[in-house]
Amino acid sequence: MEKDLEPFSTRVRRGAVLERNCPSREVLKHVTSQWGVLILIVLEGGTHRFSELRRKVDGVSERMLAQTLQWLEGDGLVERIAYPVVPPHVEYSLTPIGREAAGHIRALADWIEVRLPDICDAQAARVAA
Amino acid sequence: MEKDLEPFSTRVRRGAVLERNCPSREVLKHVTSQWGVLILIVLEGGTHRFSELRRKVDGVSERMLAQTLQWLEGDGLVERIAYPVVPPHVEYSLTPIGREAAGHIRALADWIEVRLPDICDAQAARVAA
DNA sequence: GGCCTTGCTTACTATTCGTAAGTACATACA
DNA sequence: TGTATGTACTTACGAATAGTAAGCAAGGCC
Repeated sequence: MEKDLEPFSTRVRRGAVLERNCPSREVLKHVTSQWGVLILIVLEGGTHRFSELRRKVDGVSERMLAQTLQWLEGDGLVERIAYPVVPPHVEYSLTPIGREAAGHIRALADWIEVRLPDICDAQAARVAA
Repeated sequence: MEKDLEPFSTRVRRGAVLERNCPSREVLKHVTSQWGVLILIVLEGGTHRFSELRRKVDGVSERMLAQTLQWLEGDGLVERIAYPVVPPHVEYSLTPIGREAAGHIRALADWIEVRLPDICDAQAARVAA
């Protein structure tokens, strides 16, 4: 029985992220991408315009911001509303499932910030050794 | 006041992942990296040898497995024990903080697997529109 | 001697990413 | 009237990163 011939529903039901072709791998990639993480955290704080996100997510390029927002929109985690005005006005916000995802991501980010001293100690200890 | 001159401790205390030079960004990058996520999930299930990880984390190359394990070890999340035998025998396991990180990651992965049908529906709806 | 094993490392290539510039208007200001 | 500014992107191109495949060390087995 080859993996590729296995019915979609089976893979979904089993929910096997560890498997190469599992569709959850893609979603995981979008959500945990370098900028996806930060965008979700910011959007958890409310609706933002493109340029507001660009300013808040320090270091993101317009290219990657646009691309990552398209991924997240494609996965149904982010909603995009464009007002047909000039100059353009576009608002991004989280969908209900987007809010769930953002909750998990923020929990992880918060944890890292809390544990950062421990992690830095570990890094320093390794350098010393 | 320039960001780069701001004392390290201040940035740490504030724990600002959104800032470009915050050290938590690096850790976040390692933990949420494509293979970091899956490695943490597997290691949560217990100690594994290099080749066992390679088999369980479907699709990872030896190059990226080694590199990601080194990141996680450097951050103090993974412990590496090498037995001086031939052929080599190396065991990887989670440290206490590694176990905490893995818990958050697995919560996210589990959530994605549960929500995958909804996400796929959202994707399909967009394609139709 | 030749081959097998494990846990890497090292070249080389493919993919992705960051940087900078361009676009289409409208408004502000000189 | 002309120039500058702001928005939300897209596009080209060089740089960084990831994937592929091969190599390596050193002992055991036949």
